[in-house]
Order: sequence, then C-alpha cells, then structure tokens
Amino acid sequence: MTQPTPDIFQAIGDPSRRQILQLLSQDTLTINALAAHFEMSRPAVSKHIKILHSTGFIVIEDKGRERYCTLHRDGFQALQQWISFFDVFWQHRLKKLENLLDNTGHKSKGH
Amino acid sequence: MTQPTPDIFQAIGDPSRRQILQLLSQDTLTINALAAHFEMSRPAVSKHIKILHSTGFIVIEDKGRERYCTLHRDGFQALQQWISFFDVFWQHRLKKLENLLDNTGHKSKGH
DNA sequence: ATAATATGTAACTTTTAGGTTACACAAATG
DNA sequence: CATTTGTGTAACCTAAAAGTTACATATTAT
Repeated sequence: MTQPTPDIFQAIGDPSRRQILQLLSQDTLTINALAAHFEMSRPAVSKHIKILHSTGFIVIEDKGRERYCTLHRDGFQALQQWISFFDVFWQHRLKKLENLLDNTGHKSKGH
Repeated sequence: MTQPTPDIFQAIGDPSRRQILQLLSQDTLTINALAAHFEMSRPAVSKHIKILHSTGFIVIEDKGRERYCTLHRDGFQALQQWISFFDVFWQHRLKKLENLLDNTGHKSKGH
C-alpha cells in the first residue's frame, strides 16, 4: 500500500482490523504476537497495523527490533465526534416531536 | 449487488454514504433528490441507499412512486455500542494510572 | 390511453482493498 | 562473526466494491 487510506471509517471497516483493536484492548502486543492470532500472513497484519496507526487508533513503541502496539484514543474520539454530530439531530427531532404533541394535545399557547 | 454487505462499519466506510447521511440530517429526501447532490448516476446512489437501509442507518417510506429516506437511529446506536466497549478500556487504564500515581507518590496505604 | 416520472435491477467494467511471496535489514543470540 | 528473530517493503494476484448503461415497471399527469 502506498498511502491511500488515512480514513478512520475505512480503517474500522475491515473486520481484521477491528479484531486487532479488540486484541489490543486486552494487551499491548508486538506485530508478531498479533499476527499469531490470525490466519493471514505477517505482512498482511503489518499493513493493517500501519493503517490503524496512521488513523490514530494505535500507537507504536519501538523496543529494539520489536514494535509494541497499544490502543490510542485519537481514532476513537474522531469517530465519537462524528456520531455526536448526529446525536444533535436526534435531539432536535425529539424536541420537534414534543412541540408537535404539545400543540395538537391542546391548542392553547401551553401552560 | 446481491447482499454481501450488512455491515455497519463498511456501510459508513464509504464517503458517499456518509455524505448521504449528512444530507438526510437536514432533510428527508427522495432517492432522486439525493442523487441530485452527487456526480454519480442515480442507480449508484440507489445502491448506497440500499446498503444504508439494510444496515439500519435510514428508513424508507414509500409514497406513491417516490421513496422518502429518513435517518434511522439503529445504525448509529450499533456503532456507538462498539465504541463504548473501548470506552471501558480507557476508564480502566485511567484507573490504573491513578493507582500507580497513588502508590509511587506516597508509599502509605493511602487516605 | 399516452407520456412522463421515480424507481429497481441485471450485466458489465473499473478501481481499490486485501492478500501472498520474496527479499532486505537491523537487532538479538550463540 | 554467523545465525536467528522481528520487522518493513516491493511486486504481484485476486476478490470485492463502486460505478456505468440499458432496460423493466409502477405511479402520476395530460
């Protein structure tokens, strides 16, 4: 891969990458340790990690020849932010509904 | 498409689909009205909508020959739930850090 | 009834993502 | 120093996603 995917949504779009995040929620793991959990080749896992890293879901700490992967909050927060945008929408909708019920229930200007 | 993508993560992985959700957060729109906002063909938009529908991000109400699309909460909640799993992780981490600071700061059994 | 509109679907093409193997290289190990 | 270990990367292959055009169909409008 060159670098065509610095997109948090696409990053978590892949099941393997989500599984990597799950594994890392239990433990800090090296690339090899992670790869051991998968059928696919180590380079494939390595690519996934690169994507998770570039999108802010994990941090990598080099220790000698090993690379330790740990969950990183940035990616999750970015995602949370996106959802929150829509939360506002739901709240507005709820308010609209309340007003509607208020107006039809009794046509006075309310108590 | 047959039906190989009933996956919320993949559903929002596509930028066009996210834009559709954005548009629907302003207004309930028909397929055609939505398609008008895009460069791509109407059938392409139609496919995206199908995916967003099958993953619970939108509901569709038929009115005569038109189909009105509206945001639906299910998809967003499913996504939120996934994030929440990791929220727990962060809280545990924070607690661990607190304990650590507590123990190194003063070696008594704490107040 | 005819024409126009709003849509779904099938068949096909193109693009992109995910995977593999082969190789390079630096760090640990004997 | 030779070997093993942990990793990155390039080149390539395959499969899946996204897009297109062409066509079918049901509603609405004239």
